[in-house]
Amino acid sequence: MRLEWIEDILAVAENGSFQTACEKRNVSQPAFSRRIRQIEHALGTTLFDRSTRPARLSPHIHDQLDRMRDLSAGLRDLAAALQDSEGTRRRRIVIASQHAIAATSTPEIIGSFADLDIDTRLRSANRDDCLAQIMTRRADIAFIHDVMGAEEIPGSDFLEIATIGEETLIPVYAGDKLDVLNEAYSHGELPVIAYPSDVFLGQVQRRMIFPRLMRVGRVRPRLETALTLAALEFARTGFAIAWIPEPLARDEIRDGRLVDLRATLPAVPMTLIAARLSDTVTPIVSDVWERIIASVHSRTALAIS
Amino acid sequence: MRLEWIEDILAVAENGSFQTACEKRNVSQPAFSRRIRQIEHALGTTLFDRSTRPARLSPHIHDQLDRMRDLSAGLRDLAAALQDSEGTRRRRIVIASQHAIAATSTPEIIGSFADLDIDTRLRSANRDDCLAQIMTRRADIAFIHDVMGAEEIPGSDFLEIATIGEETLIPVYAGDKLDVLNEAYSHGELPVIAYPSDVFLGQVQRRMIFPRLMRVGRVRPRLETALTLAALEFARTGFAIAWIPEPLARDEIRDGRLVDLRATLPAVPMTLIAARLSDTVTPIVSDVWERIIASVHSRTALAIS
DNA sequence: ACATAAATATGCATTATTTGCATGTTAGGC
DNA sequence: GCCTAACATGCAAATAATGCATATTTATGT
Repeated sequence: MRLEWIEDILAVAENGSFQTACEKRNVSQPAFSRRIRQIEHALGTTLFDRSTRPARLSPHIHDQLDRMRDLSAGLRDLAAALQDSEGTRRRRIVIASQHAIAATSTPEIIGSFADLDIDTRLRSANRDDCLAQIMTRRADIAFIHDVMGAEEIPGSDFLEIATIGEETLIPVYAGDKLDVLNEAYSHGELPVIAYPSDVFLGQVQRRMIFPRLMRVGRVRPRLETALTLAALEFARTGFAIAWIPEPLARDEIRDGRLVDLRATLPAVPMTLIAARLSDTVTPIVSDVWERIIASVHSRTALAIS
Repeated sequence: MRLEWIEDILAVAENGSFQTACEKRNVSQPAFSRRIRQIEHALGTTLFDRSTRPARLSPHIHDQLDRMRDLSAGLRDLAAALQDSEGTRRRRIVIASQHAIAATSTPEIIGSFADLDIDTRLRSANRDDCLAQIMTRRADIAFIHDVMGAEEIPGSDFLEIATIGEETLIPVYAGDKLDVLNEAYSHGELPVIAYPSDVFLGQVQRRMIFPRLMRVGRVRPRLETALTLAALEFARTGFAIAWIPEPLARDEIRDGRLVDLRATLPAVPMTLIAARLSDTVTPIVSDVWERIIASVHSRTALAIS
């Protein structure tokens, strides 16, 4: 098992084909094809379904993508840590951000302390993993979503928590396929993309969205994925309704490619939370934390004026 | 970065020399020597100090051993998970055991449910990591040490906890080097192996052992390591006094290679704790849990009779 | 149905990497 | 100083991986 293997698999999963993946990996197509074959042979499993073009991820591999991203980041961090000799203690901070937030607000938040010249590592994981990385000191600050009425954040006795923003989870669907949706709706059916019940957004769906949906029509989960970006893609193609943090869908709603269905279907306001351990606060983490809090205040001031 | 690299490094760290590591890795000594060189070159760092024989871990690498063990286990788990096709849901359980416990009581505890024919994965980590693996559902049951008067177990609101045994942390030293120790002691000095302050045993030392030691003599930490097995090794060579869970040193005390210094220096009784998440209890975890509890009771009964 | 393009696989020769055996060098103990 | 154990290096052979050229197959448009 090698970091290279993981990166090869992720490259195909994220680029959608062997062809584009091999370009990204700077390997010729035949060598890449053979590489994937060799990895499959070494692991004793089929990673991709080649009966279609482009090849598709085998269904059982999909569930392991987050784990692979996590391990890949861990291996890179290990290499960096091993290279850090005793004498070169770098100014570094590790941020663990929920996937959906990593694609929306995190870049801007990180920008608020970029001038501090701190080596910043961003890890994208699901909510539980972000918190675990804080608890185990593998990350310094986490960005996660929270919802009113949800369970208390696990481990919150040991964490310092700050609210740094708001994002609404909104229902979206393809702008040019509304007739399909209305057809289903006229049969009393609502095709939806479900998030898995063991991730936060899945729990939000099951507690706060689906019960309210049932008053509108019969909820028909057509797909389950933990990836908001994948859910967004399926909504865009008119496959089913997806609940997406609003900033992620903003551009496509503006373009008309997606329609915001908030007028009809339930949306959930979420707060954006920053978390860090209460104890062992290093100067670097303190500096960054202050900056993050300050950036919330300055953004709030701008919104008012 | 490869799993193989991590395993090579760990093999040297745990076996104490290139020579024994290469045997364990089924590679000839020259090839292994070259391999470590190549890994060092690829990583851009010196992993081992070869100016002594046997070679010794470079100090800055030592801090990364736990991380390497964790990643190594994660990579093996990933390979296994990838191989698990959708149709072959295996009966599996993951146990996260504190390093010191993994070497003492865990094999016997696992033996108590071996007949259940459950694919059991054992991961050895430091105490915080064991708990984190439970919190993040990467492990089902954790075995950790606890001490009277210590801080509450982190996350215990979410955990079901059971006391399953007792192990005493005892001071030991080389049986044939007592004159060296007495010499130091006559100068009012006690050379000790310290555990790092960020691991549980280090905290126990600093709170419950060193304050009491100071009434006896001046504590001189000669080495710091998180590995009880390494501490045991240094005690055996007469380098300094080490505090070791008693079962780990039992054989060598019986042999006379080590001396149990409890009569003079403080020992700390620890309890052996099993922990699991309170919610989402699967039948497999329940079965195993019951077995573990039952095995405590049957062991207690034997001790009485 | 046919043609075309895109995507993946295979043959072949070349290059790169890794290995074990034999041997050299050096630390550590007596 | 001598001897042994432990790590390093030379050499040749074996194994692994690559790119180019070509083959095969899916998907799409006409």
